[in-house]
Amino acid sequence: MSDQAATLYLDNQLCFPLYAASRLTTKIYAPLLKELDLTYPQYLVMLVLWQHADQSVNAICERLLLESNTVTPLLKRLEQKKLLTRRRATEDERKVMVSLTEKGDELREQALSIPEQIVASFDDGEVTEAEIRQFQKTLWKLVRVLDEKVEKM
Amino acid sequence: MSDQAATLYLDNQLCFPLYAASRLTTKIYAPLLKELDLTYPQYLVMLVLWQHADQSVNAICERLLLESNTVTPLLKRLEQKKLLTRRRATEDERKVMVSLTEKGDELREQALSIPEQIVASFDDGEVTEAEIRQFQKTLWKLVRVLDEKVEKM
DNA sequence: TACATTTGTATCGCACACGATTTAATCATA
DNA sequence: TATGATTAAATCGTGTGCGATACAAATGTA
Repeated sequence: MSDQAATLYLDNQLCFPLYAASRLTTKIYAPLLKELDLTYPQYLVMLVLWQHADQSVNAICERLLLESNTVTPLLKRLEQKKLLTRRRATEDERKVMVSLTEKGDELREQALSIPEQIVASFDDGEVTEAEIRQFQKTLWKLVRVLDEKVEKM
Repeated sequence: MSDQAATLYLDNQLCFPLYAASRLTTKIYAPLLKELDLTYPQYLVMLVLWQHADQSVNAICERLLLESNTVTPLLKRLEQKKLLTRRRATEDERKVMVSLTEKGDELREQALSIPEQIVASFDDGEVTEAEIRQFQKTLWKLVRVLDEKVEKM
């Protein structure tokens, strides 16, 4: 068995566990988000809007590292749920500005308890808090490095 | 600004960077996999089959932590590409056994160089190899913890 | 001022993911 | 050996992601 062959094993990959961890965390969120009638990507959009009330579609895309062809349908569904409104900017008619409705703003209250419930899921004695902190640090570094690479593609 | 409010920021989340890193790595793979005419999930299935030649659908699902309603269509597409065959097991007709075709086996040769090309993308001076090793260790631990939680849901 | 280029958003098509459900085969056990 | 429970895989519907493309508004430039 050559070293090169071994690199084709799932266990040695970095990308597979990233992919798996991402899907699994989404599943952990699902029942909590169901109470807010949100999917995980929809929740991410709301997070962005709760932090910065009035933004262009482009700004949301950049924060979430998503393309407009993904975000536009997301926004339309959230608009249908009356959580936000979309309107063309007057100063630059190419831009579409997204704003929270009162209902969207109020939903924030219900979301406040979610992070701690998620953290409780991650913490189970096997993984220490210090390890998680270091992990998070590397993870963000990785996201920045990868994003830069992808931008240049 | 309360501490609880701050937990709703993207930057403080663990799940968002996991989600972003997963998507970004998939994008990094895309051009390499395009030469093999594979998507990333299809590549994962092939990885599993290159390691264990003859498996049931269920075994593949378990290794990839995916459900049969995701894997079945994947397998059908790979079957259309003549990379594998599916047949009911004779000893238990509920099971569908998946085997590589000669073409599927040969594709492995073309895939051998992919891991090192990916590793090169990750490594850019900012993230050390030791840091990545530790990161990978925690990541796998996390996957196991999360998988266990999700199984119990 | 013409006109090519860039930018911001949206449309379309394809391929996942996954919850809910269905179908068929096997198992368990009375 | 009947039959209810379990298991393996597939089907269906909804919601992402994203490449390719379209289109209109804004910008750059001769």
